[in-house]
This record gives sequence, C-alpha cells and structure tokens, in this order.
Amino acid sequence: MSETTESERVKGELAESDQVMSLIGLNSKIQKRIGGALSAHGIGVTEYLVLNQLYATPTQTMRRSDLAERVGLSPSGVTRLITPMEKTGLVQKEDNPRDARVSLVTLSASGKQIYEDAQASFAHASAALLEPLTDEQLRAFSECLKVLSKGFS
Amino acid sequence: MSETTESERVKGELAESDQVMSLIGLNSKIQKRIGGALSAHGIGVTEYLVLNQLYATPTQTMRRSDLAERVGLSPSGVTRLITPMEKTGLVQKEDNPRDARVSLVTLSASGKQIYEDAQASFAHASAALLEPLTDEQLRAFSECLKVLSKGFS
DNA sequence: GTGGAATGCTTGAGCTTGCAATTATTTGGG
DNA sequence: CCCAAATAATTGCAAGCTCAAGCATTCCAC
Repeated sequence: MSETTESERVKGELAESDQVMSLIGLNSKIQKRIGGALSAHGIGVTEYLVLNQLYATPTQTMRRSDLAERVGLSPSGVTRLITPMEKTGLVQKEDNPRDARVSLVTLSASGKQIYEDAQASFAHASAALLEPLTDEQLRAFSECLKVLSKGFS
Repeated sequence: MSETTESERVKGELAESDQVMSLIGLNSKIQKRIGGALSAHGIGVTEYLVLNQLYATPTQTMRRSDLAERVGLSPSGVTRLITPMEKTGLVQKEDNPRDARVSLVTLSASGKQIYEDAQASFAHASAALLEPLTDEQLRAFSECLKVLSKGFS
C-alpha cells in the first residue's frame, strides 16, 4: 500500500522543488529591481529593511540583535551594516543604561525622511514587479505569503 | 476624477510592498534551509542551480554566458563559481571549435550523480518549506510564480 | 581583405555577509 | 560576595558576488 503513496509524495515534492526554484529566480529579480530603485536614495535593500524595522517600532529604537533577527542577518552583519549608516546620519547609536552590553540603534530625523522617500520608490517597484498578476491572483499570493511568513527565523 | 484613482493605486502599491517584503524574508529562509540541506552533498545553492541547468540541457553542455543568465549571475560570477567545481570534478571545461571565444561547461558523470542525490534533498527541503500551504493554496501559488517567472532576466 | 565594433571570458579591486573567536557585561548558584 | 555560565556586540578571516577593465576572437561594412 505504500507504493502509490510514495510515488505521489515524490511527485508532490518535485512540484514544490519547481516552486522553490521559481522563488529563487524571483528573488534575483527583486534584488535587482528594488535595489535599482533604492539606489536613487543612496541605500541598498538591506539598509531599507533596517530602516523599515526601526520606522515600524513605536520608539524607533531597537537592539542590534533584535534587528539582526528581524531582517534575517547575523549580528556581525548588523554591526557592519550600521556603522556606515551611522556615519551618514541615517541612524544613531545609543547606550542602554540598564544593560551596558546592548547597543541601541535609533532612527534619526534624516533617516526617517529618507525612509519615507524610499518607501515610495519601493512601493512603485513592487507594484511593477507584481503587475503581471491579476487582482485575484494577487490576493491568493498575499494569503500564501502570509502563511509562509508565520514562523520567520 | 483622479483623486480616488490615485489613492487606490497607492493603497495597492502598499499592499504589494508588503508582499515583496515577505518574499525577501522568505528568500532568507530558503537560502538557510536549502543551503543547509545541500551542504550534506558538498554544494551550495548556486552550485545546485548550475548543475540543475546543465542537467536539464539535452547535451548537458552550456556556454558560460548562457549559464550566467539562467542562474541570475554575472559572467564573472560564473567563472569564479565554476573554477572550483571543475577542480572537484563536478563539471568539465570544453572549447568550442567553431568559436574560440566561448568556453563550454559540461556536466560530468560524477556531477550528474551528485546532482541526482542533491535533487532529493532539495525536494525534501522544498516540501518542508511549503508544507504550511494547503493543496489549493499550493496550486494558486504555483500559478502565480509561473506568471511572475515569465520574463526572467 | 581589413579595421573597427561586438562578443565571450577572465582578472583585479572592492563590497557584503557569515562563522568563529574575543571582549565586555550581566546573572545566578553557592 | 564571587565565580562560572549566559548574553550582546565586535573583529579577523574567508567566501561569494559585482563592476570595470582587459584580452582574445569573431563579425561586418567598406
């Protein structure tokens, strides 16, 4: 009784392979298009992700390790990404008086402004990217992505 | 008459921003999970993409620049990726007698074997990744990805 | 044919990121 | 109180990639 089950499972997995392959290809496209759109604002995709996280936080302040997890980067990646962002004034570094180990990152006024500008470009590029989908497909796609993003890291 | 249209367009774009953000997050997950699964075979995700392309070609041979476009890499990226693969015997380099500029890449017997092994791991990891989707969602998702992958580069 | 444009690949320099080791600080059991 | 374990961030090194420049070869208009 296991033979048909097995063959169906394998067939299913192959289909899912194709979809992951498509996702990888799609990501390549995203990086190029979105990256191109954001370059007009002097930031890269990863920097945008960081600004996005800070902007969405009530205090606009976050610990580096939380930031790392949120944007899918390693802690060292965050350090090396943020150092130049601090130099250009997008964010500011702050100490946590309660715990001297943590290093807080805050969105600066100019960082907020640049993020808001970049947000428009990001939205525009995103719309162009997903333009081939019908409204109905877009809704279904959105639903799938929501499900898949549940447990993130 | 343009006001509501404009506001709807902007609202639409914001929703699409969210989806692209989800896609970026999803890609981070893919790279980690699939990369982890493939590491058991001694190859990375990009190397898998190359083997996959060669395997799918009737002659199992391809020009480097075609390979570059297919896997979304720059030509120099292909050179630097393939050099070690040649050393480990996954692929072989061949000259094209008709045009001495081009450098052909061929899948070797051991490369073919390793690809087939890796394919199973890739499929398994892909299935696990998409497991939260219902069958119906999976079909819709597949359809969307097919549409979005139409014009690739 | 011949010279300049186009094509295919490689190489040098540099960027971004991860992993492992290191440093600094806090926490908790004794 | 104190020391070991845990936690947060940074740093050295290496991998993987891109861009721009360079080289070899082919194509094409004349």
